[in-house]
Amino acid sequence: MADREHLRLELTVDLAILTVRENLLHVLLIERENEPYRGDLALPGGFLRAGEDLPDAARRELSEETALDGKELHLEQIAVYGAPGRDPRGRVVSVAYLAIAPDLPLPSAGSDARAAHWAPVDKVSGTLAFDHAAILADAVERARQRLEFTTLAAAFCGQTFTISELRNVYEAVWGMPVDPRNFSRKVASSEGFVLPADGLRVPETGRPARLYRRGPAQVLSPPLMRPTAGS
Amino acid sequence: MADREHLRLELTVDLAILTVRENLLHVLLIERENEPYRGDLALPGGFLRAGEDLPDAARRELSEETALDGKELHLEQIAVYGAPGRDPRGRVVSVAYLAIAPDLPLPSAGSDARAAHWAPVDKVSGTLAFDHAAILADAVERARQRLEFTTLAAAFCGQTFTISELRNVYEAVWGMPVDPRNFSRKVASSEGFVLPADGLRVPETGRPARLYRRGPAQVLSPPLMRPTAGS
DNA sequence: ACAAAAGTGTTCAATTTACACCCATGG
DNA sequence: CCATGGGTGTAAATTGAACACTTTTGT
Repeated sequence: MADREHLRLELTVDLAILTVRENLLHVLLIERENEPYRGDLALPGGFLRAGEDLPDAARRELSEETALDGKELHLEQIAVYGAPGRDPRGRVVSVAYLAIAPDLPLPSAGSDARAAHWAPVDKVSGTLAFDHAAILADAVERARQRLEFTTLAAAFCGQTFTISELRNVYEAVWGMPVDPRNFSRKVASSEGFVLPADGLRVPETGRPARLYRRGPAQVLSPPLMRPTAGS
Repeated sequence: MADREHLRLELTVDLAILTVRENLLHVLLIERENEPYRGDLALPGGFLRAGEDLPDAARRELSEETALDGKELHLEQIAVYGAPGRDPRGRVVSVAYLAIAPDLPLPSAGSDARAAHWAPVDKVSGTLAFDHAAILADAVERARQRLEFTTLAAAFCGQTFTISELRNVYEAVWGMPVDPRNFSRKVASSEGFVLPADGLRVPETGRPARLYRRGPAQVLSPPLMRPTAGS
């Protein structure tokens, strides 16, 4: 077994960084400045380095692209994409990660010079490089599911947030309206989902809302189910 | 960019092939005949070949190890494991797949000469090569979840099966008792989960049971929830 | 006073759970 | 006729959806 005949390949880590802006789910895209797909839009990502673990590579790419402290953000592996023809440069396998960010003041303040910007997820299918449209679709579906069964929605919000803001996350990610009154009670009765914080947030019009911060719970039981489309 | 400096690595596909035998969840393990971990138990798997897609590699390994027609079996990607030190031979990244098989007459009738056998999943932790114990744990958790929300349980059964056999799958995978009477009604009222088949199956003692076969449905709505351990 | 959004209460239907009870077979 | 497991019925408890109503602010 001195000379191994099996395949050697390269591995990239690609990120689907999602946020909610103006009541719509957005994804961070970059414009590619190198071939292949030069000038096209793509998910941010890069090659794995020697000695680097996969989550570390994802956090490194995240901080390069967004100047966010990766330790604070939710980061979760989605899947591996390794079809032989997916990258014209050769055999490149991609590990896709889902990241959830609050609405950022500056989307592209990273050290990387590439133009990065937020795009609504339902406006970009078909325009992405490589198989990134499929990766994005899988990431969005994963996020939708995570909102049902975990407290991930709070990761879309800032340090403190109102119940309405949290509900806006659900409505944006699920793409459907959610009853404000039932939602409030479900969240409040979900042990450890949110904790009361000091202060109020004054909306443009109407009664000020109480502020909350993330609670310790990771899983939601019972889950917050979206109406199943299945008949 | 003529000479790329980034990491080149090798990629394996490892399989967690699960079945239910004698009311217990089992996994197919092989005894390693080469270094590293020679003589230890491990999940079956192998290196990705040139021009081969990941699911194809998983199906190839599956047929090599079990002599099962991979087209019939449920096969699903779990995750990628790529920590730098996980394989002493060098940088090897593993894509893990979950496979579900009915209880097979011969566990190791494959073309590969390695000794393969079924082992109960809760008796093998700590005895597996590489990080396969962690992979197996993730696969089992995925299977438990799939039983709640999909019709995957039927993949553990043969062509035809009784409701009791299906319930045994749930009890074995979840590791908890399920009420036979409520279970029957839930399955029967779940559109497309099972379809009636001809004939009866006579148990050792008691009334013969009707036979069913898999229905066309993939998702279960409403889901069959296991009592959450949370709270 | 009015509009708008926050938050609480209440009702009705659907679902889940627990368990009683009958059916069909072998010994 | 009895033990054993298959299968059906039903009532209580829980949960979820819909919506009326009150509270708190800015204008």
